[in-house]
Amino acid sequence: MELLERIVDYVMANGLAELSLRPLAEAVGSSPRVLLYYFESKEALVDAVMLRARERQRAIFADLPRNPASYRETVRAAWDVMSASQHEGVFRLFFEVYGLALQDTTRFPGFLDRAVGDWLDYLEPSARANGYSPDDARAFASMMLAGYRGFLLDLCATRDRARLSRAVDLWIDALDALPAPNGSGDGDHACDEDC
Amino acid sequence: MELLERIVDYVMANGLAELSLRPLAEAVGSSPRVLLYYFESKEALVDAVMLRARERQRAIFADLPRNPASYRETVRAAWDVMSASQHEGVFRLFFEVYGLALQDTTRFPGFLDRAVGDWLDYLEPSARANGYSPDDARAFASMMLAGYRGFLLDLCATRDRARLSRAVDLWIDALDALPAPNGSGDGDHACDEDC
DNA sequence: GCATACTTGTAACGGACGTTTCAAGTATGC
DNA sequence: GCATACTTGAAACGTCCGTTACAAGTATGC
Repeated sequence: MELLERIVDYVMANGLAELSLRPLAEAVGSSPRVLLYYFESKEALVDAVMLRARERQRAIFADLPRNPASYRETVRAAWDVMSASQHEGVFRLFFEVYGLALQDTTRFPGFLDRAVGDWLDYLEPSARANGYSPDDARAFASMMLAGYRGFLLDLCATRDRARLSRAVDLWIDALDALPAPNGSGDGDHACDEDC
Repeated sequence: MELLERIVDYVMANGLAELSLRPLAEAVGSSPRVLLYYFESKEALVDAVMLRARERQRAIFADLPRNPASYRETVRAAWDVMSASQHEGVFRLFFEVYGLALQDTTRFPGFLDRAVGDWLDYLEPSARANGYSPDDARAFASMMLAGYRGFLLDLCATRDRARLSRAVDLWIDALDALPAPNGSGDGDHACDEDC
């Protein structure tokens, strides 16, 4: 339904916190009556928007190279994709909902668990493959996630790509300098592929 | 005014997004009429709450050791203070407002600039003192800020202190392994004091 | 063409919101 | 005691909200 796409665009431009049916309907060329006819209720509409926004977020990461040559290039490529200006709306909405979910735990059930857990599950196998024990791999994935989130949070607020690009480079240097787990690596960087 | 303290407590427990005068008044043992009498308007009341919350946030960091022995201990001490459970409400409110400010740029004027700029200004001198050029120091400070913010964001969502404590340790290891700028250091860690 | 189902516009509902009106209460200074 | 200023309670104002009732419009199958 292309109507939903227009709604998602509007929500990304105007936020969820003060979303209201009448202005939304006018913006997407519809009416409150029709929106409720198709989505049953505002809450169900918001659910549909969140689902669609999540798909958009996943599509961003689908463009990432699968088995890059080096760790260095992986993180750099990930940041270049995430920080692209056309994706800003996705992350801005993500952080807005994150903040709302922190205070109202019943409004977006499971959102926070997924927001962290899904990405840890995504990052953890790479750490495992590079010699980290299960617990250490979880911790390593948590550190990676914290970095990405922190940089994105800053980017959404300041849009200062130049400064953050250098900061990410510094971060990569630090990760690169991290000794391999179990003393099994060459100490040059933490992993060679797929992380 | 102790009334304001009770209001801040209530806002930290219930969030800002759906704050409404009647439930707030009842919770703090007052009335909407009185709240508006003292604060002029809801908007001014929220401003007062934010100002007070900012003071509470600053008070948290005032407890940090001033000139710690090592970088390692500095970051660790900072995390131990920030992650203390009694401070959770401050950061939860911070991230909620951060998210709201991302979507509604007129509602909390200057908040985002301060949320990033103030902390960069706080972190940057340490990086300068350790040999970073002005631009590199800004980037280094940005990386530090991103890490802290990312870890706090995760902590607010999951409260998983054990996992995050290990993640912070890994992060510190990475920072420690970072070669000193300009090749002027010993390569063991990035700085020795006050950063 | 007609019956049927799907879709929409208009207008209103009840409720919550921030704010205001007005009057009563309460302290303070003389 | 009285005038004055500060503080509060009760109730209502106008507005916006999500939602619904109802009727009119429009497509589809026969």
